[in-house]
Amino acid sequence: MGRPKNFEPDVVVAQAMQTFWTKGYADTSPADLAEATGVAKGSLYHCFGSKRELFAKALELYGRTASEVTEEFLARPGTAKDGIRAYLVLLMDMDLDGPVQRGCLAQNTVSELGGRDEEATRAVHRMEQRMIELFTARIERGQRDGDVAKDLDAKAQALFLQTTLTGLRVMAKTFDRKTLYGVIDTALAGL
Amino acid sequence: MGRPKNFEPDVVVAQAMQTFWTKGYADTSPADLAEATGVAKGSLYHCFGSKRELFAKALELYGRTASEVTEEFLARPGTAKDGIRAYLVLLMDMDLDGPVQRGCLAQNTVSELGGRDEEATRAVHRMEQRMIELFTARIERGQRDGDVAKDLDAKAQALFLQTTLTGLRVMAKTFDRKTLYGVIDTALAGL
DNA sequence: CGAGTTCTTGAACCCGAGGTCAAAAATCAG
DNA sequence: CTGATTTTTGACCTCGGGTTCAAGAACTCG
Repeated sequence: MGRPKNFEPDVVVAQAMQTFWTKGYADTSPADLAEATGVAKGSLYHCFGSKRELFAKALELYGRTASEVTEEFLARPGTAKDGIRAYLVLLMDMDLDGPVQRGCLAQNTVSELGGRDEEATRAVHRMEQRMIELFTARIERGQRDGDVAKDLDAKAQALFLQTTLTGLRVMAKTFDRKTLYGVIDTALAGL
Repeated sequence: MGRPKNFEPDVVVAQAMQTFWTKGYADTSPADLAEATGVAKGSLYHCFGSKRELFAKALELYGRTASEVTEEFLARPGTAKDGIRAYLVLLMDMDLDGPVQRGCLAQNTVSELGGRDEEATRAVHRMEQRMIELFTARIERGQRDGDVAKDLDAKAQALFLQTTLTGLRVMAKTFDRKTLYGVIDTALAGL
């Protein structure tokens, strides 16, 4: 009973995510969100409570999506090195091909709010941990498949890859494609 | 002639830099700057024109300082690998020992404003280029000193190190010291 | 000392950010 | 249809952000 919602909260969160991603948390106003979602400010507050809570949902969606894409991509056939290279190249291409250099929402968030927003910081940390798990699993699979040295410390390598990826996505805001591809090759030399 | 300034613009810029560094650009208000510098808002505007211009000076100071510290540190005796490791460890310690996780002002800036503020983006790019020059020079010195393989591509390695450093400083917001030290070791394995 | 100049400062200004609300609209049970 | 319930919406409110300004203070020159 009661009047039915005339929007899908999930798609509103997705649209909000895009806006936060592009403009950052502080620079996204309720008016921006209303325009981006096509839902009036009042309705957004009625449904989500506050800008901060909507952001939390957007960040969570981002993490879930990123995790799924990564998992799916790394599951493809081939060697670990080639798979991971292709994944890093894909991310660089996505970053560079967008109309505006927006990087990674998780990193942008920790840059903007890190140290001053417990919850956001922890959410980003969880995403990073998840990425590291996925990289670790992919490297271990490579070891079983025989395309990665058995004595390599998979966890350490995964941690290193996550660091490289983080660095790359920041560098993608100021460097060109060729340079970034070069960094990928250098970083993967040890695999 | 005229009434003399009763503050040193340079130290005000330095204090403003600290504030921007800790809170980010958008979250630093003129009131914050007045409090941090001990100079009334009106005087700040009289002297610097706008928040944005003061920020530009702060960012420039940051770049100059970072460049000097890096140059000085990498000039110390020892092998390239040890020198660079010590430098990365130093930065991690500085990031971790602060009362609040603030990372690198340049990266924070490009995360917050990248793609939407030409001047800031370019300023950060210049700093990154400068860091790469310094790393390159240090590696080439290592090659002359005989502690780095002569066939290593110094420029590519420097680019890679800058990426790693960037990643590390973001990771320093969510990971602990031991983990970060581990990443440093992995990253330097190829040197 | 006054005139001219430059700096200082709090008060005041405008606007937009973030959020609240009252009234209207849409649904369902009886 | 009535009432209970839930959602929608723009109008409205408050507050603080970024900036301007008018008045005064501190200096130099003649």
